[in-house]
Amino acid sequence: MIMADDAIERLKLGGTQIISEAELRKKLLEDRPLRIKLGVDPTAPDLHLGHSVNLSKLREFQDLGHQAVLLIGDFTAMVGDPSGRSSTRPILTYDEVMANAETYKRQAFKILDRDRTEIMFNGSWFSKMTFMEIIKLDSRITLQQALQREDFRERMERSQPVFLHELQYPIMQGWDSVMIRADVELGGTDQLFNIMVGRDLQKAEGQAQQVVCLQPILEGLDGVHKMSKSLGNYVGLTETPNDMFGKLMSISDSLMERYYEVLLCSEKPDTHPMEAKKQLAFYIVQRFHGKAGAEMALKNFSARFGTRDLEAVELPEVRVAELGEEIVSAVVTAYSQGFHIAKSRSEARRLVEQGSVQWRGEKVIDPKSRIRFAPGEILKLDKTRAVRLI
RNA sequence: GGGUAGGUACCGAAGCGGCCAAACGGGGCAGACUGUAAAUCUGCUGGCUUUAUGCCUUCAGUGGUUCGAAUCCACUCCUGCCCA
Repeated sequence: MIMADDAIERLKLGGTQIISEAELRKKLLEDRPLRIKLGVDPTAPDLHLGHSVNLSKLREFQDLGHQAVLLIGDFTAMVGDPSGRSSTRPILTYDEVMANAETYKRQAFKILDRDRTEIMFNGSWFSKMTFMEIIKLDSRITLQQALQREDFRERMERSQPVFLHELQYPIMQGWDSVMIRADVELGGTDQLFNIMVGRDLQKAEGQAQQVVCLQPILEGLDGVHKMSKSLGNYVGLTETPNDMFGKLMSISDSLMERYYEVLLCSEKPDTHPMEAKKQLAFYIVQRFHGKAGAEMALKNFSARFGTRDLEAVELPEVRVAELGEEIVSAVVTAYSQGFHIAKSRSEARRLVEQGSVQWRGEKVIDPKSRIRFAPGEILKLDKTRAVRLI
């Protein structure tokens, strides 16, 4: 009993909401590995810190001896889900979905315990369903229930389309829980409705109902929208220590407190905000790159922005021969080779004109400048980016 | 099926024959100031170049009218709302 209570206290850290604790306690006392479901969308294969919130919670369950079930929504991805604004998501082929699922797994296992993880694909049941079975399933949910979902309601009010098959998604997700025989389903707070549908369907099938376990939705680097790849406000799990560290240092102070709570499950220390932020960045980088990686990133950061000693900083390298002499094309090349950022010549020209580009510590303002670049020197592209010439 | 309002750049939204690569707002980017924070200020924000009242591609799609179309006409596709 005490063990179960301890477990629940631990699982509640980081702003996690459990519905209901009493039910979870009961399940924990059954003294068997529970089946903990996490649904995964294989459309975007790059995982970021936002995904890590759920994954870390799943890992905690694993550490308590439970079984993780990663449910890959391959079927859904192949149907294409246009929900959420006008952005029509791409419809993926089977091969693409499988490739994405592989990448997903590789990244997820940076957090999860492989030995306690089971992977399932919902295509394995949905692709075999008959129309009759689908209709029967649909008959369990009313339109009114489906429309309780906030984003549907909002779109109705704003006179935006809500497609019928979108109403189907919660039902499908719920059916996944039935097929998995989930004891607990993890998800973001926006998943409440979908997970509740799972409970309804499990009940209708005579199964024990899953406990709902909701994590906060992590805001992206902008501090406003949720972290997502398409908004570009994310920190990817496979990013280099330096990139991770740098991105985390750029967040606002108020967002930092949020990250402490959600990502580290702790309180912001009572130090200078910048010190606190360095600690935050350090812990997070350490989680994915180990202590050595975090220390290296911290050192780099301090050299770069503390003492402003670019010479001591690890920078992407670009060959002098590739740059040419013309400043604008050099900037384009440096961005694409050093940072994989495609800039048009017009854009590069603007950056030059606006004083963003520096050579040997001097601003190069004239886009017509020709420079004889030399190895060992540093070309500064903007406040945070520079390349070393070789 | 009928009626009606619409579809403009990343988003919202003006423009309704030439002065439109397209007002304005948001967002984004860059610079100054800083702690790669916030706030503030400034500039930029389709592409290319010989930087020019220059060229190219863009205002759902396809054709047409015109010296000239985001703007007019025809058809097509897509969406909202009202009615059935």
